[in-house]
Amino acid sequence: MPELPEVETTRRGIEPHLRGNTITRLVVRQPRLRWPIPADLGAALTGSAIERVERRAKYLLVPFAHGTLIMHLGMSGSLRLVPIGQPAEKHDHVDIELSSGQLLRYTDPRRFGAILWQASGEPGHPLLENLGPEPLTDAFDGDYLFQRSRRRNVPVKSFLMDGHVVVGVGNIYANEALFSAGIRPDRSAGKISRERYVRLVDEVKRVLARSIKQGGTTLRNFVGGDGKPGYFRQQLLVYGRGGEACRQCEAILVEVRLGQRSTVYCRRCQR
DNA sequence: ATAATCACCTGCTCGC
DNA sequence: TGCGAGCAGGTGATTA
Repeated sequence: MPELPEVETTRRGIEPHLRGNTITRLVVRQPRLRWPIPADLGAALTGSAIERVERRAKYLLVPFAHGTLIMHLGMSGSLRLVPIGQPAEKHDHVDIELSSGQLLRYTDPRRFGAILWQASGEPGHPLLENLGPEPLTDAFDGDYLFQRSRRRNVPVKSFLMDGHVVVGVGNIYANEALFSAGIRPDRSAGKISRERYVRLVDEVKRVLARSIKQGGTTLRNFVGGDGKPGYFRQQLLVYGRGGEACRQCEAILVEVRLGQRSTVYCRRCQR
């Protein structure tokens, strides 16, 4: 589920319900996520007051004076607020109980996500070091992408999805942005002109911003529990549309695999 | 350093 | 209706 718009939507959704709250208890039913949840996480969190929720790449960060809670939703994770006492279901692995009487519930069927702790004073967390710029900042521009791509021989789609280059561009939005920029996903990253990278950056920013505005592609409601789907899915131009007609020229969209990821594009509109 | 592949897990859809 | 195959929005680790 979560690409950057979903994570940002989650951040905005949960932050008002967390801010000003003290963590009263941590309940871990399943500590085995992508990495084990630290055994002493409860001790670190209990009694701490939450001031804000931040995001870096697709990580959600809750900073405290003595350390930072790091959460990642992986492929299938979600966070939502429910009343304390609400029975947990099959994949509800972690509850963070709050002084408000609600709890933040982490659900993740595939368990590709992570919940970690970074103590203050330690060197930066390895997961957060060496990440590329945020896609919606000025640091991410056509010049930057052009420079980074020189002598790179990977398909431009793989290049765009590399978190060391730029964070937060997952499979859906990489497909969409390349279509809107008119660039074939399998073109070698090092052979694309500066002008075309300027266009690509513009389209990446545009598609991400639009999706955030609409609450992501498939995200379910994190506050209530009555899953509201995101509204962006119906506006996707290529993702999930292999074999269907291009919305721009009517040609049949082709679907291929690129770096193990499903890739859809239009042979006529993308060069 | 770069590129390609593997791995982690569960659930769902598809074809037989 | 059952069953195996293949696939899914991520990304670090491992291999050449």
